[in-house]
Amino acid sequence: MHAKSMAGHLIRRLQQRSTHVFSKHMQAAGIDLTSVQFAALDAIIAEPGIDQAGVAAAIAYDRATIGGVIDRLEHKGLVARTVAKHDRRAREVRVTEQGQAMFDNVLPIVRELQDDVLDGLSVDEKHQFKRLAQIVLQNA
Amino acid sequence: MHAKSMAGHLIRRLQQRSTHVFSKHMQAAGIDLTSVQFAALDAIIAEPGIDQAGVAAAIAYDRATIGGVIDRLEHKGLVARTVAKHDRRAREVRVTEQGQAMFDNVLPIVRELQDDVLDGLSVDEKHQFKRLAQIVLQNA
DNA sequence: AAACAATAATAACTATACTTACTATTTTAA
DNA sequence: TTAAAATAGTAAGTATAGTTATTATTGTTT
Repeated sequence: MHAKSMAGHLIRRLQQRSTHVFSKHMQAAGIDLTSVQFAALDAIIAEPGIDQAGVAAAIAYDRATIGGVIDRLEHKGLVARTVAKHDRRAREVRVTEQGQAMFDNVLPIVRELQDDVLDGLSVDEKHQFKRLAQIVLQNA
Repeated sequence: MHAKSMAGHLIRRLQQRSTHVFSKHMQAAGIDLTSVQFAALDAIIAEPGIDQAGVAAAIAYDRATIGGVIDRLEHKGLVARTVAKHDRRAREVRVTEQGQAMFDNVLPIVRELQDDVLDGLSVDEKHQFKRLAQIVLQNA
């Protein structure tokens, strides 16, 4: 089997396409937010006051990467960090008003763009694809 | 739809899993090679004397990224660069003896590990997954 | 309580991955 | 044939994505 037809190669190119579709849509809407930053924002809004390790666990990243992502979100004024009272090692993260507004603005665009990520597949095939992906990931 | 069930999120996690499986198998075999470096090596062996832009096109990367990847392959003594006679802008890339030996050593391991990447799926489902991925990518 | 292990975050380091800009060259076109 | 457009590679900058080590703090165990 040639490298180009291997699962790993196909997955890498799908990821490449996925991030490309995301950033294109964001750019078209004049929004400065990466897909990872959106995922982090989503996790922070889902659980206000979550700490960085919690965000990392929620969206399957390591703590070091999430630290950088939250740095950038904080720098943009979208989230705020506070030292946790019950554990001074931890930083509780919450969205700011601006962050919530950004999320509300971006969410419908992100939902819409999902369809483009798997462009070329029928509705049924898109469902199939996601089902298979979820099986693989559950098994991990 | 919640962010975690979106196609983009699933694809990102698959990519994460894929590279993790790759590096785990390489580590187990005591081999220092990333999946991207393997893909580049594969492309260079498939077309000896290919230039860097050719490698980038072959495995769907940008030139800057491939430049760094080939830097590292060269540093490890796996490939060699020469200025092309017909076009002094271009760098022709070829594997060294050591690079060919590395590839011969790694190829069977990489082939074997592909099965692990989609672990949890039946043979039929793995086929289905790859078929759907290829449709999406052809459409891009 | 003191010693120890465990945890949260950060720092430092490596490797992608991409964009824009720049240099050197080559090709195309006026 | 010379000016303009295109191309190959590199540089610089940003953003992941991960590993290992370190610091600060907390929990556990003697």
